[in-house]
Amino acid sequence: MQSQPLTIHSWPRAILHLDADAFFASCEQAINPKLKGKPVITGKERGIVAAASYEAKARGIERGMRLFEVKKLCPEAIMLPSDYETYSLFSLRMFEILRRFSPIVEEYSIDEAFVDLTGLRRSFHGPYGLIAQKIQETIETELGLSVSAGLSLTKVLAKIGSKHRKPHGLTLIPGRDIHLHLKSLPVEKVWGIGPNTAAFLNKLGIRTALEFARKDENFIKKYFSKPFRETWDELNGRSVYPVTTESKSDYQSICKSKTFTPPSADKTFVYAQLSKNLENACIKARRYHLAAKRLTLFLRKQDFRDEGLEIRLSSPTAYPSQLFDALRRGFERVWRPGTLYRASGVIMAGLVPERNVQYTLFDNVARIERTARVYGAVDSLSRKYGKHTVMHASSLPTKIQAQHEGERGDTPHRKTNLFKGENRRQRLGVPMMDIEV
DNA sequence: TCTGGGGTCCTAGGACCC
DNA sequence: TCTGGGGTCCTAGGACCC
Repeated sequence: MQSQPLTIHSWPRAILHLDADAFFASCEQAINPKLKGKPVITGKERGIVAAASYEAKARGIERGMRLFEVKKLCPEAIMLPSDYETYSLFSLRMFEILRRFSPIVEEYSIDEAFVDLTGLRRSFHGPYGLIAQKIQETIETELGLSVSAGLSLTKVLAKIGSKHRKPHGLTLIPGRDIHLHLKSLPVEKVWGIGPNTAAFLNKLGIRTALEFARKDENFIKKYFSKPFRETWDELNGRSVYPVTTESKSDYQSICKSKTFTPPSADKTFVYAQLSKNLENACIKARRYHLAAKRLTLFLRKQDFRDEGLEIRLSSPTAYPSQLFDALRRGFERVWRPGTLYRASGVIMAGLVPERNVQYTLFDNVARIERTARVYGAVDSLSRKYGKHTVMHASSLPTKIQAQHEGERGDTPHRKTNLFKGENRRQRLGVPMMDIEV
């Protein structure tokens, strides 16, 4: 690609995508200057590389790699457990910086954001490319993090731009250059096109993003559903995905699951894990003032197949004490003695706002209100002294196990991480069970 | 790419109601 | 007693994202 001019005319929209480089590892280097310039990796607690600094990548270390391979490849590598609390703080500060430049900032993930710069050239006395540069510089000087950026007419194109050159790249894709960037880009590299659709496109003889973009509307309508028609529009520079500023306040479902190493056939232990997943899911639901109408539990076997059960609740709730009985009964149905399980999990779905929860004639209102008060107290203790200060007795065996392993083991990890690997979650026909709670 | 722990949206089909 | 056609809600399942 030839060098890019920073001045570009005719931008119907100017959308910037920012992607922090080796985010977790860079945060570690930013808070501990001794780590700068050294091969740093995070993910120690799971035994695989979650993020690798560029110094580590230069030694051939890749995401997903096993720790023993890392040791072979690069014995001096510094391996750290992931510290999500810290990364979340860096993330927050990065978003704050972005909002100094434009009010329209989308917090897309812990280390990515979209910013709508449309119309801001005048107030910054400079072209969009310069605003983007200024943003990169500010993040670097204030946070010590390097970010890569892409600027274009749509979100899909901006994403292609930010991936184009890393680390610390800035790629502008003005309308007249779109074809140059799509020409040699395999379709599966486009945001929104996964392995399945890529295979289908290949079968139709389409291999590059440009070949896809150049197909006419009739062809697209004939073969593709809405999400892919939108991707097609975006690739052609027609913006259909707005940069959305609302922060997450609502959920369709809440899922908590955890892999245990090594896999286990110990019924008490596996149930304790499940029980704790349920507590975590309920804590999150209560934080957002939501109650679930359905609860799914699943056990993942060593072959990565899940077996589970969906429970329809007679009234929505986010209180473990109202769910343990159902969980136990469901667990008894799913559990197979002698089977080694590698993970368990829980999904709360059919979420409704807490105040919409209707009591029926038969509910014991006094008891429900007492439950609410107890959990209100539990939640405030947790906020003060850390999660799981108070936990249900059925979840205790997880603590005991963690002590055995002589590690913190138990740290509940939040939200996002940054893996791009395939994940195939086979949900093998989950049977349904109705339970009165 | 043998494997985290989270999420989202879309579509089709059936139930139910007028 | 015979008959449209529509609308809405819900669910299952697929595909995708970081």
